[in-house]
Amino acid sequence: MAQSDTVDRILDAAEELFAERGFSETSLRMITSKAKVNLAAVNYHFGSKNALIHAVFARFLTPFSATLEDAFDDLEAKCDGEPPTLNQTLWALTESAVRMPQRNEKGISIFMRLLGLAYTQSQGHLRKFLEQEYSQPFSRFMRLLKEATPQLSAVDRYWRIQFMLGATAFTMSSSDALRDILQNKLGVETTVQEIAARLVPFLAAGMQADDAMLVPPAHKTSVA
Amino acid sequence: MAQSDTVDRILDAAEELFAERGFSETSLRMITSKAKVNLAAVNYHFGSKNALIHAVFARFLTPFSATLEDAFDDLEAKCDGEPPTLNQTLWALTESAVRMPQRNEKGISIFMRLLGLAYTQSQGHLRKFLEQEYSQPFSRFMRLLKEATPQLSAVDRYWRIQFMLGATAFTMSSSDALRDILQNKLGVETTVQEIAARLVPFLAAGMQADDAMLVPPAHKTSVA
DNA sequence: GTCTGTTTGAAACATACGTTTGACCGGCAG
DNA sequence: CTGCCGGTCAAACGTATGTTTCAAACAGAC
Repeated sequence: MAQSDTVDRILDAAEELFAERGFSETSLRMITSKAKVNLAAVNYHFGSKNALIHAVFARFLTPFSATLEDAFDDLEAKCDGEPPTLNQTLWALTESAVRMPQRNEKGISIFMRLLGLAYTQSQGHLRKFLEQEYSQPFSRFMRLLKEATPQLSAVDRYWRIQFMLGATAFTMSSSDALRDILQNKLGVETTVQEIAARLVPFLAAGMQADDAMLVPPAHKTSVA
Repeated sequence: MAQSDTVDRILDAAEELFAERGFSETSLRMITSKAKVNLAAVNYHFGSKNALIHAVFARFLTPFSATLEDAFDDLEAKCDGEPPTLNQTLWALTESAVRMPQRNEKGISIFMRLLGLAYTQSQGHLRKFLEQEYSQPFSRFMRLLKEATPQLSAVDRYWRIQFMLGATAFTMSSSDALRDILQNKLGVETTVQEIAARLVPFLAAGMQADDAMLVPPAHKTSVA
């Protein structure tokens, strides 16, 4: 047992269960019994369930945000003054995510699902935690997006970023289920990397959709 | 009190609270106290909390799926043999949603958020309920999408539909919060209809992204 | 008015939750 | 050996949940 792998066992079990079931739907007793540790260990090592949730995110997000900053550094250095393109920016992000050292084969998709849940489940404490801990790489990404789409108005860009976020979080958050369905229906195997490779062009195309298309059709009973 | 508006008061309160806080995070006591009815009324009229959740969805979804079928009928009649375009299909969907008779001004966005939650929160019973109750309009929509994008392979189309679903569910599920942020940061008011008007072109563009873009960049440490 | 079936009301039910407690163990400094 | 201290453990704490109970209130038919 070395010094105490209890902490890591709790984090592993919590990460997996949170991703499967959500935060409120996962009890400490589920976590501790899956981790094969005593119930009190969570409160002893982390203080509270909320603090455990934060720790699960921090374990992934802290090294990831460092990796991401490096990727952005490389990208901006390579572009040498010119703002990186939208495709380059999106790829820098997904490459950073995919290249993260992973504890097991489902590492990335588990964490994508957690991020999706963090946005969806109205856990106020989590949003606050994420915003104040990782605001720097986030706003840097936003700045790159802005420079890559100068033709968009601020409002258009704002909404399209939300659309991108939604497509990504939602897809990745249920990527396991979606992969299974595809496997059963069409007999096709898919990796997270391949999903990302399909997602990025979709996002880029949507982000750069022609403004002329923004006009809704004639407002009759149905489409024009 | 007529015959019994208790049922409706419960449904109204439940709908709003579920949308605000999620299903597990909303207790029957919150619902009944907001609805100003007795706690036991929920179990008396609906049988269980899960059945109440189903009833909330059915109250909106049943008339909506009828409206949607009509819209698809109109669309296919108008196109007269030719398959409707992607834009037409997406607009038929959003128009149907927007035109639904609403109990209050936030009707649509509340319900969009509920649909998003239904997909996100792993409430097995809800997914099962929705799938078996509303499979018909869903598969019809899928067929229209297929006919509108014949150039896509089945696998490409499958994933891009997931991306669309994600962008829509995610955006709508947090549309209140997103509207508030936009209001504060840029001082812009937005309606659900306007969000839809921005979303549809984004989805259509992403759906029809050039296949050539599907190739990832050179697999070096960063982007090519 | 009386009866009958339906709806409400206050209270209790059993269960599950997050958290706290205090005893216990094992290694290590004195 | 003694004393300590970080860590583990079983058990209990108080609270909140979904559900059930049963008496009271109500409506409409006769």
